[in-house]
Amino acid sequence: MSITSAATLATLDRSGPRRITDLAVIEGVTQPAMTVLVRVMEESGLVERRGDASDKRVTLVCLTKAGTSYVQTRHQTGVDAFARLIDELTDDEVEALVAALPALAHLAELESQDQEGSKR
Amino acid sequence: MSITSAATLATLDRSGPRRITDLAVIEGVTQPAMTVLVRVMEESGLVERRGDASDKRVTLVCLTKAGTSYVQTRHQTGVDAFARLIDELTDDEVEALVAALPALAHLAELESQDQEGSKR
DNA sequence: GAGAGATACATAAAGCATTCATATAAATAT
DNA sequence: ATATTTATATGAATGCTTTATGTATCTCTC
Repeated sequence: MSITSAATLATLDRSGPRRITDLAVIEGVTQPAMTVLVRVMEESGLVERRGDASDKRVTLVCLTKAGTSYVQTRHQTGVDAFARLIDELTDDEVEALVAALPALAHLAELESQDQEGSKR
Repeated sequence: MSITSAATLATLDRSGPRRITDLAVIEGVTQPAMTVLVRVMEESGLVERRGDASDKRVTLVCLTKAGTSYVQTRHQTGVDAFARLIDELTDDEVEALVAALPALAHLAELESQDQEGSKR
């Protein structure tokens, strides 16, 4: 399971079914790489490919139940690990972090837009 | 320049000359991968290999001037990019971030120890 | 001191993820 | 109707990494 595969599954979990070309742009890889990646994950049962009635060229990539379960399990694992780290902080430290969450979220948003910009 | 190469250069910048096996452990790759990586970077002029008088088996990997310059340029690029993001925050947001820096640093430290633990 | 076992690193082959090049089909523009 | 663009598939090449293995050196035990 490569980084790009995992990221692609997370993207699908977040945003729902996407075209292969969309996913390639979002994940910063070439279209053929995404085509192969999707095929491998389809064979693993994590995603399925569907056509698009409005455009016969398009393949829509959708998470399967197994795929969704996989993503959510991984996400929960990350959340749990983070919680364990947070548990080791002092109350003051936690408070400061909580107070900084809006700023951190804003930073993440700005960074995300930056990445989109630089890909265009 | 792979992620592992860049990370290895940063490690050398931070910690000084290291053995190939140390670097492999630190960067989470196998020893042969690190051997090859170091050779490639040596050929690029970014590192040099030195023996160790106390143990003839050992190769110590050291940054060259060009390597140091490369690492510091990349670091500054990252700092500049981050500063541009910070410039887009409100004063309140910046304040909250500054107040949270000790907590963030502590988190990073804990996470770093976690990673070391899981590699052993 | 000799030999066994462990350690450090080099080298080759294999595997995996990705890009580049190209082809086919469908959609859009002229 | 034709030219151009878009969406995706496929094959070949490339780069990074792991696995397997070999050589040299060091350390420990007898």
